[in-house]
Amino acid sequence: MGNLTLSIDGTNVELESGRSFTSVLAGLSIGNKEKILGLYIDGTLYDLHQPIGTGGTVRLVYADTDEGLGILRHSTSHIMAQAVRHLFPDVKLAIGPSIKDGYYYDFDFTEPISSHDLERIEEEMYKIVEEDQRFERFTKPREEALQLFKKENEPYKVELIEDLPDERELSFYKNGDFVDLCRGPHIPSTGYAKALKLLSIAGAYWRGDERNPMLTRIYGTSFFNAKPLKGYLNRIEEAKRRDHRKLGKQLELFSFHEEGPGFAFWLPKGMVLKNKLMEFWREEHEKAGYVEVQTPIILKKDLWVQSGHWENYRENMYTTEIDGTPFAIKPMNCPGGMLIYKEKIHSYRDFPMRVGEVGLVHRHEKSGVLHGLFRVRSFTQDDAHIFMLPSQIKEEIIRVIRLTERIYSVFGFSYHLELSTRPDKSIGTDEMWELATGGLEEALTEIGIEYEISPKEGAFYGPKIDFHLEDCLGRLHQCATIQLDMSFPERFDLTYIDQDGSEKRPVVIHRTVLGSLERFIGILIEHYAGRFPLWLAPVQIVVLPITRDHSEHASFVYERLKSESFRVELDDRNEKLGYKMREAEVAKVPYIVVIGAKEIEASTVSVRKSGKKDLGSMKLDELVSLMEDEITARSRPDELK
RNA sequence: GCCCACAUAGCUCAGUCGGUAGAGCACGUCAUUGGUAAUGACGAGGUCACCGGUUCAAUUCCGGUUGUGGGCUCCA
Repeated sequence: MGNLTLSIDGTNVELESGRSFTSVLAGLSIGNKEKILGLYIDGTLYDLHQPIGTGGTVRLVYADTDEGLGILRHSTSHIMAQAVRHLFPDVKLAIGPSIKDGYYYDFDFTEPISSHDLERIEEEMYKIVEEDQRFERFTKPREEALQLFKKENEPYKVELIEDLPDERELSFYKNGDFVDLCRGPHIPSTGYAKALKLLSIAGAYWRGDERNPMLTRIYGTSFFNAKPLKGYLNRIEEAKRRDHRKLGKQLELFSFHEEGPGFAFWLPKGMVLKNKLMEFWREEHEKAGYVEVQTPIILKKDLWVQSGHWENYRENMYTTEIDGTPFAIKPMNCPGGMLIYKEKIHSYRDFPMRVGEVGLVHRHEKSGVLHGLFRVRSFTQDDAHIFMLPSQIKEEIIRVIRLTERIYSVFGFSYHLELSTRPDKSIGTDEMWELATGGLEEALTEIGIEYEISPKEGAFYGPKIDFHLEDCLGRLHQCATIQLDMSFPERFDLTYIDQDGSEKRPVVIHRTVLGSLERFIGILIEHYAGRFPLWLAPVQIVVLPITRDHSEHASFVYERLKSESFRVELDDRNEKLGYKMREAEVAKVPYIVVIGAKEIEASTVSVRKSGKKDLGSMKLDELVSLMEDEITARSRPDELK
């Protein structure tokens, strides 16, 4: 048995082949040894108890890193499965990976369980943690492993092994009385999982395919100690507090009704948000050289057959009939836009033609996926189609990216980009797809912006670049999308007359910036926690007289503010100041003005900025110009002093 | 669509191990004229989501429907 050489931080350490890293750890002069969970040797991950067979350069994995947390959570999923097995001996095991903020494990229970069972599973888990069981790794030949799981009646494990490549070594991990097929690595022992919490229970199809059996998935999270767990649970609470469905009701922005599942009703205050947002959108698009059109919501089925929607998007479309002829309700604006283009002959000189359409589209979503404003069946898309020469592709895509960046910057979002490639269900030739995908890539490279690739996620008619917005809680939402389309021009026989007098095909970009107005507003509500910037706030200012004696003057102030086009309310109800003040604060009105004897005497108003910032007294004119500046600049609350 | 859970006053929620229900806020009336996050009293308001079944009796138990919530390919 020969010696191996491990290079750790430039120092060489000798290790006998087949021994684990633990055997040399004691002799090493490095700090934080108790936080080491595993190690990479030339890129291969080992846990501490695993026999090591090759030497190389070592990178240690510590507990207080994302990688370390991932290992912990994966191990915690084993602990959960073990606890579940103790309580429900007949359960069959599927898979249990670590995910972004925790882990899950999928089970096939003989009897359904409910969220009430989570508590006792968690108790059982803590027992296992207290026993501080060692995670031990071993391997088995394929046949033996298959026999084992067949004997133990674990059909999902059998299927997993059968799908693994023949040459793959099958590793197992054992802790206490629990053994699971597992690639590893794991924490050295169960005692490392000091802080854990089961979060929810849900159904999940085996391997995510709805044709497969529905399993029961239990979600949980874990940390190395209690403090970050508490922080994580607080973050969940904060997210609940900001939930747009809750705030939307509380602030009277929109509502949903049983009579229209997935269809939002916009209330007067929500309409202000919608309209102000569109006002801003139109300003920016006009500056960027767009014109605007509007096409009908219902169009003949034949059109959707021609566009390919009937074949590729049928299951998401609502249909109807007019005078015996089948019609469909538009799920997208493009076919209508194509008809407008075809209405006259175009010259290459017309290009690029940037044609916007703020269109109401309807898409059938499965009942189970509806979610507030984020996932609806009817939404307003801030669409546009850009008709152009193939040579203008790169330039136009760059312009769209720049426009999107400009609009997003006003809201203070951060975001990342994704390039989605050809899906399985699609129209067009391979050549078109390559050309189109290449065009998008080229634009991204030229602009020097980072992006990820998401394979097979493109639209059926072309590849796309998506903007994923990150809200202040770090959650991602897809909004803007830029899709390059070389199929519709073909299908709709779009042409232009080129310089040499010949007829040619234009290229089309489909793009949105906000994506869905509904979803975007949902994100805004959560991003601002309902405390909107002044330019968007449904009510910008409320005037509070202290007593009835001050009502007349308050009414004068109110009229003046109204004449300056502010969205202002006068609250001269017969209530105490504190009461009305509280109500204005709860309604998150940005400015609160108090009128009493002192203010009437000095011809001033007493101004309070929502969020307890008392600005003191000032002349009404001062307040007007202060607010005007804030609105014109479209300042965000976090930009103000 | 599928799995699990939930549905009680305008809102947020109690409650009934089967005998037709309660609080706070909001709303109305009255009193109070109060200086920066809730003045007090009184009052009105509910076929306990809908449709069936079991029962002397169902808001409660059972089944169905509708809606809502958490999820449904991040490779053992």
